Amino acid sequence: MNAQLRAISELDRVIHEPGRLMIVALLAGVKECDFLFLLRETEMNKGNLSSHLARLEEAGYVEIEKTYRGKVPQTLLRLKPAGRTTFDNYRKGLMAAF
Amino acid sequence: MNAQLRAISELDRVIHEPGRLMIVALLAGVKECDFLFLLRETEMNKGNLSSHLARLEEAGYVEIEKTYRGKVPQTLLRLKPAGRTTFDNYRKGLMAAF
DNA sequence: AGAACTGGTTTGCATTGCAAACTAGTCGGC
DNA sequence: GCCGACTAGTTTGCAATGCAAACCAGTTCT
Repeated sequence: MNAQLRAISELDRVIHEPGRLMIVALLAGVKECDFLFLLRETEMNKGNLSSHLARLEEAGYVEIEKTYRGKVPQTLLRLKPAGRTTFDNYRKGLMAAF
Repeated sequence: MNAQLRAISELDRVIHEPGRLMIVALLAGVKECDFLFLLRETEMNKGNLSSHLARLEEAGYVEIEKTYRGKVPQTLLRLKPAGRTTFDNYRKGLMAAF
């Protein structure tokens, strides 16, 4: 197997999914944001966004904090260190492949 | 939605799958090769490779020619024009995103 | 003849991604 | 105070996917 294929085959599958890639790319540039912001930016529906976030949390890539803005619930999202390094490696992998 | 996210969300899903991405990347640089070559290079198993190729054929991206090398069957694969342009666009999309 | 090998395809299953339906709580009108 | 609408998400149900084990047709070995 050559280096290009190796790089492709080693891409992290959790981050590779476009829905989650959008989320992580956004979080990588912002340090913290809420559910509704992601919802608007990614143009996904709520169920979809919710489950992708759950997957990213379970992978240890994002931190989900449930809080309140006044009386309305607000879910805050942050990229964890593991998520950042995995994302960086993902990008390096892409650059190595293309 | 910003340009980065737009680029990610528009990536072709057929090509995005790493197994198929490996196949298409290989075919893009070789003009023609056979099943066994792909099998060795990608390190997939036969069933997996077979079904990814079927998917790429059905998408109109690769051409599958079944022939013989002497008495043993041989399956030849080629990237079709549609596959090449989709792959080119995929790469442009990646570059736009990262 | 038949066991083993080659070159694949098909089958079966567990995992996904997706959106519709649901839930918990808030606000506004009456 | 109660009822309907709204907000902020989660859960459910299902169709599509990826994967490898099992299968199959044909060939070669002995």
